Amino acid sequence: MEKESPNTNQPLYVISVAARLTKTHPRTLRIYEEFGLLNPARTQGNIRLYSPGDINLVRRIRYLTRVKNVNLAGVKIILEIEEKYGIVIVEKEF
DNA sequence: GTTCTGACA
DNA sequence: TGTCAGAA
Repeated sequence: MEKESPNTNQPLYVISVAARLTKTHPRTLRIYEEFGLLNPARTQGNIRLYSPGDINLVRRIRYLTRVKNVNLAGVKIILEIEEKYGIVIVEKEF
């Protein structure tokens, strides 16, 4: 069969681009990473590179925080549950 | 110009 | 969350 994840894991965007794509400030993206919500790849020079999958994840986080008023701790729990049980609690409904 | 980290209002 | 400083 076909590969399910094409380039969704390809690190492509630096933080400024990722910020524009998700309408988020670079600061916020860093905070997400500090919370363990995100793990973007790094270049040799330690520059963050966000993949399309990362971008999608950021949008889901924004949906939870902005629309559902969930704080980052709550988002973390939800994402952990998704991984643990292999389910999707948060769709990209925004 | 752009990114990184830590600190702070 | 946003802004600033100092360094790379």
